[in-house]
Amino acid sequence: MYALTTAKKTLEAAVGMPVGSPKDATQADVCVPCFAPAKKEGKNPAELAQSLVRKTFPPAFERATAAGPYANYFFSETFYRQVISETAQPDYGCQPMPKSKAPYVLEYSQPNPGKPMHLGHIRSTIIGDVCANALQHMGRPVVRLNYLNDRGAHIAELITAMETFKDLPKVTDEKSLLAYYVKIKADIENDPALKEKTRQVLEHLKDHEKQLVKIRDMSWAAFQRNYDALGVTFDDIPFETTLESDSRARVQECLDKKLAKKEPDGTIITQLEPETSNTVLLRSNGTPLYFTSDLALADWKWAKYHFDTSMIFTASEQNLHFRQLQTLLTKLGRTYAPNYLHKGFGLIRLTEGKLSTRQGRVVLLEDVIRSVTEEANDQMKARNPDAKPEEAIARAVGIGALKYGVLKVKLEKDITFDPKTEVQFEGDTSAYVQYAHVRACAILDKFAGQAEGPHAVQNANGKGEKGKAAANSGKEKNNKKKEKIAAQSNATPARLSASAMESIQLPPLPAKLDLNESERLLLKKLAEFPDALDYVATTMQPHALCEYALQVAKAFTSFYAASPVLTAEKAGLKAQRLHITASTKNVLALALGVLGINALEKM
RNA sequence: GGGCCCAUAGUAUAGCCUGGACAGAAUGGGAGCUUGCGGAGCUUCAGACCGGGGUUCGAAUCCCCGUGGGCCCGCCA
Repeated sequence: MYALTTAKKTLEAAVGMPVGSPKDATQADVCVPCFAPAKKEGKNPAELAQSLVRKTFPPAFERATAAGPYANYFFSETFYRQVISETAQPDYGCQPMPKSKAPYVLEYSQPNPGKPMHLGHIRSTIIGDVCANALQHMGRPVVRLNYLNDRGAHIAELITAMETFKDLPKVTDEKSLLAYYVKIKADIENDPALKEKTRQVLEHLKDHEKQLVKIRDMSWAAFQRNYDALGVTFDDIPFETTLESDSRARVQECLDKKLAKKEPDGTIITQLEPETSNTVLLRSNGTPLYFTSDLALADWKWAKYHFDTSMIFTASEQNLHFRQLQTLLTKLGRTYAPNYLHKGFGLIRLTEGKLSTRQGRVVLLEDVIRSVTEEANDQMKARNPDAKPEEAIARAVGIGALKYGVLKVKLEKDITFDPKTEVQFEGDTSAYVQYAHVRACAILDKFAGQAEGPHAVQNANGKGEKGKAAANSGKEKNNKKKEKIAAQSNATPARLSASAMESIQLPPLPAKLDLNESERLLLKKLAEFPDALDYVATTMQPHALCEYALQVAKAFTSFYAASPVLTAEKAGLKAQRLHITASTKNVLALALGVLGINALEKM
């Protein structure tokens, strides 16, 4: 058990009351509000608090004071030592396995084959990815699933368009498909013949196998490029047409169990009232719908994975659809129904309105990715004109900012995306968190250089010193640091590789810690990582981890300003702060890792 | 007409599940900070709980009624 959990649980056991965290961290580390317990025992809350703090408390605390109706407790050196040690572990945040070894199946992204991925797909993609990362880091088995519906009406429309509109440019990639889609969507309403043709294609999709495969392959190649850029992966990517699931058998089962009925026109409709409203299972022409295939998909998932929990991430406009699905699964007697869950989130809209592929109002994901990378590159040039720009860093900063901007907003809220201002690099941003990590790395890196001995230091800083000397002779103060940084980043030997950074030997902690306020605040924040991770994994709300990462970064930059590490007055203090720096670097890297954001060592 | 969701400084956002000490950061605005481990930074000032009831010792948080906005309501996905 981690330090914070242990501290709270032992205190709870000692006082026999629920403990809380104070809003203001300077008041107390852990507090016991005495209002309710005092009322229950017919006592005065302030007196109860007084009597509590006179009781003995666990070793994680060093003192207790009563402040009115609150009993306030303060962490001891024992606690801080445990935090320093546990937060440096690469698997910090991992929790013991629960009884069930069944996997969590997370279904997300789900772009439509035949249509390009656009801005709207990013939310599902990265929310699902982050939740999967969080569960995985906690030690849970996870299946990342991307279900691609290539049997829907849009595919039939596309195939019809490809066979009808001979005057449009030849289909060569997924972008050229978009013109066909927009045109058929515009024409189909006023052209019954076209509509009928589309219906025929949908009903006999097997006869159009060649076009179907072409669409699928082109689309997947395009999707894969986006996933590569975003660093998102999947374990299982079922296409509906290749899924061995018979939707019609489910429809028959519903009819047999009186959960569906056939209307005079041939439509088959569910019977779910009064729990929820009804929906169509089979069109009057006998073709299945999205709902029908989702029903089959649920059984397919259960048969293949026997999941602990299945979670599907989509926009909240599909909330009713999934409520209906779960109700039907329950009524069909599927034992897994209570664990077949859906998480809806708000739309990403443009300043000019809702995204709509069929109306051609679409911001392609790859264009967004390119533009944020360019923006990050411009920022790097502006801030650090002399360093040579590095594409990999620009991508990490730009894509990090894009992800963070989307992830930090609570799921229920819509996001209005303004391409000009959406991606930020200052304040509550991924760049701020990445920058804190970079600074921690810089300290450890420099320390390792010093520790290698005088020769090593000379070699390592050779070019850096030259750059510094040149800067000192110059008049412009402001350029000094920039030149120094530029010189450092060009001097490849000056920076340790990631693997070398991992093996840095820190001096042992002193026998007695000497923690100032900034160090205490930082360590307390580091101790909260397992809770933050657990919150994300159990509620599937990644925004809490953005908030947490930001708080750690803030606590670290305050520590950085207030507490010199390498130039600390005493050797013991230096060792203590090196450990705190290393722990912070570890926690920041872990949090960024779960968020799918690259923890850079320089930027 | 019915259902679900949202409403917090100029802008944008956390806290709401599980009520508790002056509502937390950000950005923009004001004032400072660099002989120093990277200024994408630090310190500091001003600025907000949609309206009205109710429950409670105590409500941003729970309940009710409004107002404003979003989404959905059988053959799209």
